[in-house]
Amino acid sequence: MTVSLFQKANQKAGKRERTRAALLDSALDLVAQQGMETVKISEITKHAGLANGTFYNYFTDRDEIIWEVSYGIAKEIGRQIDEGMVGVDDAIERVLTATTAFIDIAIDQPEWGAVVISSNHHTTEMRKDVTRFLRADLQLGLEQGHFSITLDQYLLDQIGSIIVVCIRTQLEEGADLNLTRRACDYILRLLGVAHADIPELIAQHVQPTATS
Amino acid sequence: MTVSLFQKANQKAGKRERTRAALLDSALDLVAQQGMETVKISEITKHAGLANGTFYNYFTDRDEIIWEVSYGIAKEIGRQIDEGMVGVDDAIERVLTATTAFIDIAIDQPEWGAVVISSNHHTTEMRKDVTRFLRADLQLGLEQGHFSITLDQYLLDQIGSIIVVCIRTQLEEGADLNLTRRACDYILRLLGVAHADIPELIAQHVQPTATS
Amino acid sequence: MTVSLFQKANQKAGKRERTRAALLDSALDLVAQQGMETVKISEITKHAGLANGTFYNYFTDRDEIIWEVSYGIAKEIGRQIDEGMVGVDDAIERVLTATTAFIDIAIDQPEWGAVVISSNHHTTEMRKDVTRFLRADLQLGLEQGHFSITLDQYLLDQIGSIIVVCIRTQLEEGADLNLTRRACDYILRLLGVAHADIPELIAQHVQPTATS
Amino acid sequence: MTVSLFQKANQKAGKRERTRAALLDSALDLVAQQGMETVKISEITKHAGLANGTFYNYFTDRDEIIWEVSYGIAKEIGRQIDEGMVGVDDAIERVLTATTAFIDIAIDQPEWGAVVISSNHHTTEMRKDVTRFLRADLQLGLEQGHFSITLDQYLLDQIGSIIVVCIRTQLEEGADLNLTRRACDYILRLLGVAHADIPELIAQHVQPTATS
DNA sequence: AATGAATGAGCGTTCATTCAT
DNA sequence: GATGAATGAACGCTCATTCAT
Repeated sequence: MTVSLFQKANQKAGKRERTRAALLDSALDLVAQQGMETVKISEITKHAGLANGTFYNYFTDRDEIIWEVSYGIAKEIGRQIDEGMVGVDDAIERVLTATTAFIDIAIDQPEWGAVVISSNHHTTEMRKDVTRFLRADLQLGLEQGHFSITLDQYLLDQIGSIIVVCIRTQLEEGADLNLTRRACDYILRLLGVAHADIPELIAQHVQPTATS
Repeated sequence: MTVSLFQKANQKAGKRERTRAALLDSALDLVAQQGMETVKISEITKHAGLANGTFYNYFTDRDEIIWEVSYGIAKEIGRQIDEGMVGVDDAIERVLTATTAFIDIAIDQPEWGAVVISSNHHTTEMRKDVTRFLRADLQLGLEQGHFSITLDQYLLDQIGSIIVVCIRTQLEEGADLNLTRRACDYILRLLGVAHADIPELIAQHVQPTATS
Repeated sequence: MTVSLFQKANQKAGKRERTRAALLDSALDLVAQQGMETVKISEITKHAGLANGTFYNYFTDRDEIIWEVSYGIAKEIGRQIDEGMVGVDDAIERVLTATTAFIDIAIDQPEWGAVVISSNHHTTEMRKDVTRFLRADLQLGLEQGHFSITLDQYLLDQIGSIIVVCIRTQLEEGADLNLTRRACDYILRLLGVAHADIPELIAQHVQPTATS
Repeated sequence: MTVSLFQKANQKAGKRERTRAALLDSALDLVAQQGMETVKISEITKHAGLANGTFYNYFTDRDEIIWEVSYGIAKEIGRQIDEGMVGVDDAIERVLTATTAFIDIAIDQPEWGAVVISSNHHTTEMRKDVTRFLRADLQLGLEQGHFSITLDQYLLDQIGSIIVVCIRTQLEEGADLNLTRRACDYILRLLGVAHADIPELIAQHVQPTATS
């Protein structure tokens, strides 16, 4: 299940860009299998079918490529979520749709899920990326009068954390739509949505996806 | 601000126990500074003022001492929380008191907080330790009719995660009772307590502690 | 099957001698299990029920105790062989009896056999010990006109080597009187005894021993 | 007197093969000096003029290189013996020629001799290699009616052991054709060749070699 | 004499990094 | 640009040895 996140984005690029993308994709694969901490540079090059020294033509050290991998994934996930949200105007529906999409993507492509989890623990910057897709929708929800919250990074981190726990549990124990629904439930509770309304909202907007 | 969790507990013990405690305290210190992953055995011994080989008179490998550090902290935190809960019968009050105590302890002793955070990400076992103090109280709350929840490890992980985010934020940005209050708010929301009741419950039970 | 070669020899000795003997017996045991190369000083003391540092009150280093163990065994085997040869006058009978006794002892007490084999490979001195019991008998046989040989250390080494191969094979594949008989056969052939006489000589003098 | 068994065989090979050969030759040298047990990886690389880590680009551990050294020598000796035996049909002549050649080679190149001796003590596998060149000839001798023996590994080990003692003695005390002749004598005696015939057979077939 | 905690030199092993080809 | 052999610092771990008690 090798994913070519970076290659895909550069199919027509020059040789330099293609080699670079190959290294990034290789790193992505390996991070997915073993987490961010243990990936070795020699593994990255070998898995990319390149020689050891080639790495240093493109990156200065391990951290640099790992960071680019994380960032690339965050950007791509954001892109995919946006794709599925055109024309959705209600804040609650947007939050549920985005959350569900995010979880589904992470579980469908465990490589990405693992990176999202790792990143969430380690860098504030990445944490902001992960929650970025929510901020505007929460703002909208406030304006629409749906939520009773203080909107700041702390709240976003709390919600992001609920999502991450949901992903981690499903990566460990297998995909389970019910856990996704409960995560959505918790998020709406956190946002101050009336309990009575929540079940129907979830039933309506958190559907099984058509992923492979 | 070096804390001597293990030394304290063994002040009058023999030489063997004192050296062992010195190693554990040293490891605790270092885990607090850099997280659980990167601590090296040679660092632990050096920071304890001992020779490299001494480590192996007491532990078989890195994992063993790290595990003992985590476990020692979990036990001590549990003890301190229990201390402050005698005579509290209402489940909501118990949850708020325990949560507040937990957060306060972790922030007062940043070494412990750091270990709690590290552990939470890495081992299911530790995660259960961190949330153990909640389980019985949630069960009590269900019986008292306060909560509308499914009580399982997933819920405990989600609540634990809220607490951890609260601790992490305060460790990064400085202690802030308001963030603790908001975490309590989020937890009560998650548990299904009526929104209207929450502010008063928190005002009543989440007080500034008399910690140094 | 712990043997107390050294303790036995010093049963009534003072405390100092008893501790020393305990160390030697412990070393003997361990050499038997793992060969001469890999025995550790800490193992010797632990197995003797003594503290680490005690070793250095009696021996200066590993080599010293190992050498004493080898030498003690050689002496004891010589003693046992002599015991069984009183009153045997014919050189051929003496050679067969001694050879058989040697092999039996080594196989009955595998600790000793292992040491004999190890020693044979490593020190010329020990090799002379192992073959000492033969020299006088070969000289006797020459005088009695039984053998056609050049009697020197080279010959003794060759005969010793036949015995060692016999012991090694039986230690590896289990005791087998037939292999002992064949070793005796080879030795008589080497010594120039007429082929026709050998089977009867062996049948007569190489009997199953009454060992446990 | 450093011999380049492995380098010789690869003089025109690429850099990788040359470094590999350098390590093997270095190991061979050191095994010759100190036996198989005590050679350290750091010694091998240092003696080869290479960095410590280079070893692991070619071998996984000490055993692997030691095994290759032994095997390389066994193969080469086998090759050299075969070279000198074309057209020899009589089993006794073949045995004498091969034995003499084997001993000569081991003594001419003391590194090899030392390895042969070490190997003989330690691995059954190597012992079979050392005696392999004999097995077919003994079978032939049985068919030709020259020998009165039971042909099995035990016999081969005994004969191999005679050869090893001969080599060891000459390595310790200097080359001496007479010792080789006596070893051949012992072997023929062991095989049941009539004593009366032996001196002439040896005089005829065990000649000084034309080695450097 | 006996203890056993502490030591630290020494070895195996890994892996990021360099550089001649 | 790509290669991959070579490097060597860094770390884990062992164990003979010392020494205060």
